[in-house]
Amino acid sequence: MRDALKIFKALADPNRIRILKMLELRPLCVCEITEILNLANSTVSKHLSILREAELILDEKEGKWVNYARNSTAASPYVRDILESTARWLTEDPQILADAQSA
Amino acid sequence: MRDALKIFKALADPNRIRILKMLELRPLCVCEITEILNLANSTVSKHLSILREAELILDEKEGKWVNYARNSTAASPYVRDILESTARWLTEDPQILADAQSA
DNA sequence: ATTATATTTCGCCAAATAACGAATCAAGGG
DNA sequence: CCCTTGATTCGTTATTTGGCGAAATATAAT
Repeated sequence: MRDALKIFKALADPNRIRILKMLELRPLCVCEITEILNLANSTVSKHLSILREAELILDEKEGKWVNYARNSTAASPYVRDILESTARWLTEDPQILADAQSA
Repeated sequence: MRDALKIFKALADPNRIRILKMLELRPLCVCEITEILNLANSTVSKHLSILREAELILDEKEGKWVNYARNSTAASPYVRDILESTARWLTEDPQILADAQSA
């Protein structure tokens, strides 16, 4: 239950949905995501940690940057289900499309 | 985005997940769900309205009772995806199993 | 009509959450 | 070594959310 709940809580915020959808295009560093969302970097960092705690995304350090990517091959079937589903979702959403343009 | 967000927010609460899982067994009235969750009826009514607003469940009036059921044939593909996924989830969860026993 | 049962709505309070800026930590570049 | 850039952590604040009980609504039974 804890795991499932964490996943749903992680996605119960529009900015975190936007982040997850952005990462369908390619991995992004915190500063790129911050630029697109137009939020304080501390806020974005928090959002990313929530998505990471839910195992929806992975972080990889690369020099000065931290790149975040979808955790497509997650051990958790819950995560895999959700990533598969959400990849089909919001394909026509204006905000999501605009974010993809910016990224 | 609004629809997707509503669905995730609806499931970002353990009691609402329990309700959705209970309804996999059969439709239940508010008083049965209240009994199982052991919460104030006003609280349960609120939870049900949130799930209903997300179109995850349907309500049908039957005499004095209101029966709630999973909206398996929802128009929204988001809802159908989530109901399909969550039906596979939490099959071994002690709380969910206990709820099914009580129902 | 009155009572009883089922449900919803309303107002209130406590806890959780999203946002920010400031401070801190990490890694490179001069 | 210092400075810059990227990221995280911390403290604070405003808003949202989940819970309750009381009141209102609806339907059935007496």
